[in-house]
Amino acid sequence: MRVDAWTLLAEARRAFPDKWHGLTDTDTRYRQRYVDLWVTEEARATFRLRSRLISLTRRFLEARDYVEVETPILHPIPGGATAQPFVTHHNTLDVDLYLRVAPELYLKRLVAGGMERVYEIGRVFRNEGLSPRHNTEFTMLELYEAYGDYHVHMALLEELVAHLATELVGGTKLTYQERELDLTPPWRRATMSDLVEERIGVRVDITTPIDDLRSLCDEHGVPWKPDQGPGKLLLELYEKTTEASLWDPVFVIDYPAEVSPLSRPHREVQGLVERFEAIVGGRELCNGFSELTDPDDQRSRFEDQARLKASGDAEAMSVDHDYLRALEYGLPPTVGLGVGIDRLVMLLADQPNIREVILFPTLRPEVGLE
RNA sequence: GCGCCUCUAGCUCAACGGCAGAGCAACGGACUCUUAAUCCGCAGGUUCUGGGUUCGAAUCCCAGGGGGCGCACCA
Repeated sequence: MRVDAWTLLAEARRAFPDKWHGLTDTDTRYRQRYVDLWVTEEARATFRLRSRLISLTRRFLEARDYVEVETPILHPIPGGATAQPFVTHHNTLDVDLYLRVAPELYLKRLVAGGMERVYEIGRVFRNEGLSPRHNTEFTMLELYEAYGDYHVHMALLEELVAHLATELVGGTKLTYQERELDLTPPWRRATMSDLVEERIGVRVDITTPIDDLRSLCDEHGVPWKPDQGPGKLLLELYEKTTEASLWDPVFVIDYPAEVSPLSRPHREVQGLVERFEAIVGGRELCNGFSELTDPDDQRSRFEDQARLKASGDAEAMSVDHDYLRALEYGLPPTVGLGVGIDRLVMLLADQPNIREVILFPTLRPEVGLE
């Protein structure tokens, strides 16, 4: 080798980690991603996969005539999900604003305005606990389609996930955390009641007397409160006894209306709504439903939520009068779906922790760094 | 918020009540052989912090801090 000339492009004033062992301290990896990306090939691969996944998702939806939109992140009224929002303040307007917990209500305003297929991929913020599956801010894909019902979006979602798996990991049969997982459509559809029955061996549904539900909760160590109705108890039973035991993809369908303030009533069963969640690898991947389009029904559901909020439920929604006004102009039958992009990336990148798929995850601020 | 585990050189780790060490990286030199590993040399520490026990603490105890996992909350 013969050097004719050389120029110093950048100076490394700090020593890099061990070339062979790399970084094992996850705290350092997450705080100093600029070092992690240098030394951890797996991290580079994960974030490349994430980028491709989002790109493929856009192309998939655009091929189906979905239009990408951007809606406000600062909301005057938090809504669209039952979750605690962050509060901030606008100085000039002198009003409190909330970081969005979901884009849902704005996207449905757009459908009411004649945009029949819309989607948004964006950050939402929830002021709640952190875990290997929860980050304070995370990326949600939400999409809405006029003239469809929840069956339409179940089919779309399983097709999207199968497409992404094929493109990104070479097929729909994969291994997640050393366990086989088959994403090949069609996925099973099963009602919440049926799944709980399979698990605990007792038939429960929305008509089960509340005392029976309460004693079942006691029997399975599920805490309950006197003000919780049968729908809430059914959901609690499902979540505590059944959800984590589901592994291969399943659409859990037909949720209690009581816990679904934005969903359309079930076409056949009183007290239920046409809602579904996809559980994959024991984890919720998406949440969707035929949308509630009746402004009177929506108003009374909002009022129920507002009562919960007044009695101390920090996650309950408020009445959004402008949204009700939009419904009064007429929202066609519509289906909507929200997908946790981070969790989808975890699944396809075979990562067990959400922090592995977010470049700069939320951490306690570092002290003593000056 | 509660419980369990964890924190030693830039990084990966040892020392587990008796003088804080190694490998890699860095730095100086030799070598001109790329796909972790050449050789010689040199340097590197508030053992997370503060107390306590002890003749003696990285090691045992208490409190605090950071992180991980579980529970709770949630997606």
